[in-house]
Amino acid sequence: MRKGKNMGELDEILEISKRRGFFWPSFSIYGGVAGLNDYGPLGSILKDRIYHEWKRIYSSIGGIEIDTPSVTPETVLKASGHVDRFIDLAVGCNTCKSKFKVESLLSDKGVEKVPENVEEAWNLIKDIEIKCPRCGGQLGEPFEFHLMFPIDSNGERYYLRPETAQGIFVNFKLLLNFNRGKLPMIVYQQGKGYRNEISPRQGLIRQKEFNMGEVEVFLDPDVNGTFRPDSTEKLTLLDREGKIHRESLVDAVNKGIIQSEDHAYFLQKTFEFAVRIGIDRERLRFRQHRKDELAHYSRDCWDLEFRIDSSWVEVTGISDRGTFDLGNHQKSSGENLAFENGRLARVIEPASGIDRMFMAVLISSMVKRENGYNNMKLLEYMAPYPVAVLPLQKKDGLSEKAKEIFSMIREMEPYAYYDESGTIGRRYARQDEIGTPYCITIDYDTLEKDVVTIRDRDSTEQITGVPYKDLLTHSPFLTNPILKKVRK
RNA sequence: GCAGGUGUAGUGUAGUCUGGUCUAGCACGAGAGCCUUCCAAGCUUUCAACCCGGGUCCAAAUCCCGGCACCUGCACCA
Repeated sequence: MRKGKNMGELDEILEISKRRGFFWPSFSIYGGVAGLNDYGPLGSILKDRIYHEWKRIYSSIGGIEIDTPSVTPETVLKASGHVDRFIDLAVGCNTCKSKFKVESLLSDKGVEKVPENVEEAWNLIKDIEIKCPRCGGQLGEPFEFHLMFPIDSNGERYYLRPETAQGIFVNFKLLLNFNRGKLPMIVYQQGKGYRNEISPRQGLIRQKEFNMGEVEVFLDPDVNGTFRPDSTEKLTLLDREGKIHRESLVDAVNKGIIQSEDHAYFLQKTFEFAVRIGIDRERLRFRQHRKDELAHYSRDCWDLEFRIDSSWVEVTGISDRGTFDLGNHQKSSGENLAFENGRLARVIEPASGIDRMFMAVLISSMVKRENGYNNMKLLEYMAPYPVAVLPLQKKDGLSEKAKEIFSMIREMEPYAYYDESGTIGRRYARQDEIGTPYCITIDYDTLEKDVVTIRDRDSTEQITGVPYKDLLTHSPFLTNPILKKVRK
């Protein structure tokens, strides 16, 4: 495969993904829609494996899962603050056509007021005589810019949820009951979120519809250190003042870089998750939000960021939402959402962008061999196809024997893959590019002695003479000690 | 959303300036077959594209207009 010159990591991943079936732009036969992408056959499997590992991590510390609708009534998102905060008033310059947020223009003039509607914004702009900050031209009439997708049905207004979190908050009472009234309570939800991005770009990085994995950790607000980090691995931490620290999470708490032990613990869990699915730890850092960039519901937030080429992309935000959401829903619904005696639980929220994690996994795994071919070094439990069965050649009954063995292997590993086309080298290369960790080759020894050859993806080394019946005694397939032997 | 650039098979590209020999070339890929006792080898053969819609013209991949998408920068990213 020839490559265009100066292809960035991102371009390269987009190219491989489309060609090999990880993901591609949606609706492309109609010209495509920016910010919407399809997962292909391999991507769908890999995405599932990412979710699977994520659930394992949070269920292993007692988390429980729920699944709530995307379509959300306006009252819920009004209470959560999204209806007011996710609609921006914007204004355009008549001369240079630049667009600005009214809110930021006002705050530049020292007016810390968020106008309620178009009229109020228009009057303020005229009163203060705000001009275009770029060219000094006359500003036009303000307009609303919706960052949520509205749905109107039978006179009722709904929105597609901008985060899955609200589905957890509104279920707090039922969940707490399920949890037999006890805190801490960890609830997680996977699902789609929707944001009307102004300029979606870069494949899966900024989309209008995206996969999220959100965890809401409910804590007693008066108890610190329900969860404590214990990792001594040094990580890169960029605090809100822009200062870079190289500290373990344990030390970061001791030195006050991270203000809460519970918060730090979920930074640790987040990092664990990222590394567990195969993201390169050297490309990760935590960055604390500045006060002025915090979301309306957040009082402190650390993002896990992943480096692509030379820029950093948020893959998970670990936010301290305090009692913001439960408080608002309690007020708005009239329901008592306290866990005891009128006290509201404090919430820590690790919210992962699964699509971005997915990209990070692919980018971390992609390596170029000396011969110029690609190798996708996915961890073996992450690879879409854990194993491929390949006859050395088609003739002399090798094909028939291989199919026979393949059907046995597929009994316990349904995602096993069979390929007999062309030459063996080409088939190895094909499997390398999609990250299949092991190939089982059926050769002439198989016909005579019922033994196969196992070939390891990363080293390309093989062990010969493995009785194939031994491969069939271990389920799940990848725990087979025979496979470990070839991988040192 | 703004400015600039770009849009040709599954992928990467040639051709576009200077309209006609382009029934659109090449490479990779994919399929069928041959060969081959282990790393995209070789041979035969097949598949598959001018982003969409208008216009100009005898004639449009090529020129013009509109739309859509992508890239880079700015803004946005709650």
